[in-house]
Amino acid sequence: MTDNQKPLHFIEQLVKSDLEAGKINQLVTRFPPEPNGYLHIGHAKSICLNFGLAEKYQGKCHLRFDDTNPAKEDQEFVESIQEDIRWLGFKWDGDVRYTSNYFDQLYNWAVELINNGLAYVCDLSAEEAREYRGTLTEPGKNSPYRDRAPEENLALFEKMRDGGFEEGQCSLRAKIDMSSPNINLRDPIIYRIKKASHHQTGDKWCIYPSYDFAHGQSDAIEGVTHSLCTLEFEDHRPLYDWLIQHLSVPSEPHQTEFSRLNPNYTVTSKRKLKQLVDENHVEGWDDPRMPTISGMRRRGYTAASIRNFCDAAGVTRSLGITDVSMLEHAIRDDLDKNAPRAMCVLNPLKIILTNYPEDRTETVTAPGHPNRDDLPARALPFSREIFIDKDDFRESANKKYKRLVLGKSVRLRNAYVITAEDVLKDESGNIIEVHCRCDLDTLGKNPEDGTKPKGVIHWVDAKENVNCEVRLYDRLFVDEAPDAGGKNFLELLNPDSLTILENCKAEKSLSTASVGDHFQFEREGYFTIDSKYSTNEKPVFNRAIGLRDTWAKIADS
RNA sequence: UGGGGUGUCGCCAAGUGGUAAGGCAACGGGUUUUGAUCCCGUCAUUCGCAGGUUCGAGUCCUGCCACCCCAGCCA
Repeated sequence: MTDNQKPLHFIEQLVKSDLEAGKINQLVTRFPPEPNGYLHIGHAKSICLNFGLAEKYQGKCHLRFDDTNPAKEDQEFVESIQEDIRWLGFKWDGDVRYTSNYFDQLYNWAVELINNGLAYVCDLSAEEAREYRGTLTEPGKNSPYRDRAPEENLALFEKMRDGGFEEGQCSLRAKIDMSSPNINLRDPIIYRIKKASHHQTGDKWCIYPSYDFAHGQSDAIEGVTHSLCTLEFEDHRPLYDWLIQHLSVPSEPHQTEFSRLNPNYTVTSKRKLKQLVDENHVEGWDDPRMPTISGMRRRGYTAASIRNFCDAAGVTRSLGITDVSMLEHAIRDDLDKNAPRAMCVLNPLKIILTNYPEDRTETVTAPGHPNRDDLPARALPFSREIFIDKDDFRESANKKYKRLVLGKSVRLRNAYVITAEDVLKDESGNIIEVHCRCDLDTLGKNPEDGTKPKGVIHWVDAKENVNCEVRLYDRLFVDEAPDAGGKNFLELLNPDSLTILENCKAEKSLSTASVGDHFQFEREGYFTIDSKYSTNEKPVFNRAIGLRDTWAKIADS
């Protein structure tokens, strides 16, 4: 099925019909993160949705930092978020925007509500307000301050703005309905006092609008036509609409909700992600095991694979868990097509080719990619001593094992067929060296005697290679739903999520690899240079994902 | 137990009254100097359950059931 045959998801259908019906002239969406953490895979879905729709329908997508709570936010995050969006391959329309750009207008709208008798300053404490709000099954009761006159409210609100009250002493509330079955409509707090310095506005304000009071109106200011958010905001939509209706806003945006992306074996709650970082269960927000955009980037996932994954996961309103195998497929799919091939021996075992001249090093060439001529071929030094992987040799094995076995032959990838003749062991019986005969007439062709080896293994020259470190990653959690209620996610951490191999041998051509390069190490998986630990002296490669491994299934069974 | 949502293959997901797309996973087989890729094939008489309407229901109606979200001066 090609792209244009793919069925449109419900939001795209809505956009298309709004456009066709002339309800809107141009699509305007926005991605509105609060700068209180790093972006993760869940955000990627929203980014792909908002920016992707705008691209496809010649619309615009704004980046707006929803910065209404200075206590939780930081400039560090406003920067990382921009970097991640750019890396994912999207470009926002115009300048970066901030809800805080609209604080003056928002303030004026609060005054408008007060003047129209639709908002009041409430002196109830947070605890009292909670009591007055009622419960899920019982209606709330009116605040004793609910009937203050507009003039009094105005004066009080000005005093709030001017710093005349302490934090928590009072708040501004919309006057809606304390008995509404929707708790969001029980006189929601729309402005609160926070004597914190703001990363954008400094100390200009000591009162800040709540999410509910800021979001819809900011959308209206920006001419956002489709305000897309996740399902948990569904109950806020009546409030969103109420504010749009009762305020003199320049446009009427509409909110549409879709379900969050929940991959299994991972947590995406910002609180838990932060805890993993703060308590050093991982090395930081960009730890390659983290589901953050920066973590996935560092691990070696590509932007295209993340976009393709989001696309494949779809946009619906149904709840569910998306299998990470879908993400893994997207990564393998992209990297298989685009990553240059290379050889790297993870667990080196020395092979001596007894009949190969000691002083000779020849160069064999290997294609950059099995089916892409545009990727340059590689020159591989080859000499009497080489390394193969320990897993690729056995003294004896059954017929299913298609690698090097004592007395048997195997093809060295891109080079000769060799036959194992002798094994050298140390005192404790560990194999330290294998002596082989090299069939010098098998470069690029099969043996004369018609005995075509059934196995092919990778190798690296023992003299000329790149000594490197390789980091293998496994899922961070052993439980499929570590995020689920009632579980302590920290007890479900996978103790084997990181394996460091310090003495790996990569082919010489990899000495020039740099951050951002992706490779397929043949028969092993997809690797990238680690942006934090790699040095020119000793490169560090992260394994993004292994190759599909049907042998592992056979071997395990 | 108030309100708002969601239930189609192990997972994601089309389906908009005319007789269950597709992807992932899985399982067979073929090609292969990567046990990869690629190719080919198998994989829902049934759509949470029970009734009803209809010539015909995953789609309409009724009643149940399960799960998710909401009682921050967080977003």
